[in-house]
Amino acid sequence: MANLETTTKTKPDKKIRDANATRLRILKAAKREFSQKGLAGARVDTIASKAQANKRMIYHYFGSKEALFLKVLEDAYFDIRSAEQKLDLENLDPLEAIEKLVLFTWDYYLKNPEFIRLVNSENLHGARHLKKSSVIDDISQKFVSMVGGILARGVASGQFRAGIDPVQLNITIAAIGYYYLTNRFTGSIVYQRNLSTPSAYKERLAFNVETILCLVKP
Amino acid sequence: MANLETTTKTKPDKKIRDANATRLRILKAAKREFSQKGLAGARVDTIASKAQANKRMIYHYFGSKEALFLKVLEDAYFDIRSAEQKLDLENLDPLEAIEKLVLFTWDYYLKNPEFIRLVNSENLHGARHLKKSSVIDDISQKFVSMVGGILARGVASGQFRAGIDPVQLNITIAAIGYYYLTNRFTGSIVYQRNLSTPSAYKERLAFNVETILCLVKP
DNA sequence: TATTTATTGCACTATCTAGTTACTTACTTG
DNA sequence: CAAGTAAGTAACTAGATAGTGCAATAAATA
Repeated sequence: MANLETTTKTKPDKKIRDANATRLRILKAAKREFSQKGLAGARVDTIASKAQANKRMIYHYFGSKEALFLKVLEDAYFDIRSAEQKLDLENLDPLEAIEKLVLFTWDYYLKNPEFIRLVNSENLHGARHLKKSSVIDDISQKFVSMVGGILARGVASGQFRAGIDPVQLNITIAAIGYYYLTNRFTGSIVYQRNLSTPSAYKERLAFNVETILCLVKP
Repeated sequence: MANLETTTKTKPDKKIRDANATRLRILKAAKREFSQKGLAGARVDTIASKAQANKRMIYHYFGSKEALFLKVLEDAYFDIRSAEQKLDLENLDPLEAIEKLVLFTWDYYLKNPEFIRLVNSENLHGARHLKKSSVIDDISQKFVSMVGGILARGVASGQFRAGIDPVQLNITIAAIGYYYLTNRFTGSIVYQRNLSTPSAYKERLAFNVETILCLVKP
């Protein structure tokens, strides 16, 4: 009961201002909301509230719901490509490098479930946001040529068979992890087996490693 | 200018009633709308208009937007499983049977783009609609045991190696086609190559067949 | 033919939603 | 420290949006 408009005018917790922190809180909340509900299902008001920011700030910093979505998406791609770069696969034995890539890809998807959901949303819309983006090109190119390099080294050493397209291999490595994780909900019903348990994950990862190794070996 | 409330009261093209036809038109329109825009992005008014039906009919026949979505989804699953049954894989050489399944799966996804989009939408929502469905269980079980049968025959004949889990194999066959097709929009940007051309499709399918054959062979 | 039942249409509501207007408050800089 | 600028707020708008109440009309049935 104290402190309610008393004569001793207490300062109403003077709010500090931090543009960058607010921006980051919005981005974080938006990532959650967009990944959980998709672009159409996401609510700007919810993002604002979860970010503990005023909705006006979203429009101030990002312009529109769709522009915010693009920024979230760009950040997500930037993050996974950065993580891949850090693997330093160029300096590993080709066979180890490929295996490490399969493990990493699975692990990244599992620990960053927002990523695959955001990518799904973007593909639902024919990638029309990412098409307008300039950020993506550079980071992607490095990645593809890196896998190409591993394949070439493996062929030279006789560990891999020749003629494998690095893009198709990349897509396949992504596919076998990505599909399992995005579709494990309907999958658990269709296959009448809980695909979301730790042991199911472990099993799937082992199968994926085997699939890719079978594919690249001579 | 004729016929506008003239004295000769012309019958306003007596509309025939066909409950079943209307139901089907709604389902068809809903399938399109839900697959294109997702559950949240789809508009009930748009479905009604595209079905040339009154919105009231949607609620009369299906109860709610979500119930309509479930019905569309059930029909989609029913359709793909029926098509699979017709392949008659049990009576083929195991190697041919697996190859035919890979070809069929790819072809079905390519020619029925609504299917993968609907499944994506449902997984975005943790399969909460399909969980309530009783239709799915029966048709799925048959399918899994069929692939299990092919694997067993292949192992017995020495064409396949032992110890492959039919569920994991199924998931992988689906994954390498499904992922490519749903994600070809962002994929075309990331890999800087148009993944949606007929020749790109052809290439991918060949790679997929190879991937699965490498995996099952001893 | 009379009565009931199923199908259809219209107009309506209550609520939600992206985006905005007009303002206040804190921080920065000359 | 004055004045301008950047950060933040609240209340609002205009248009959607899922879902309904009720009457009208066609088909089925008695």
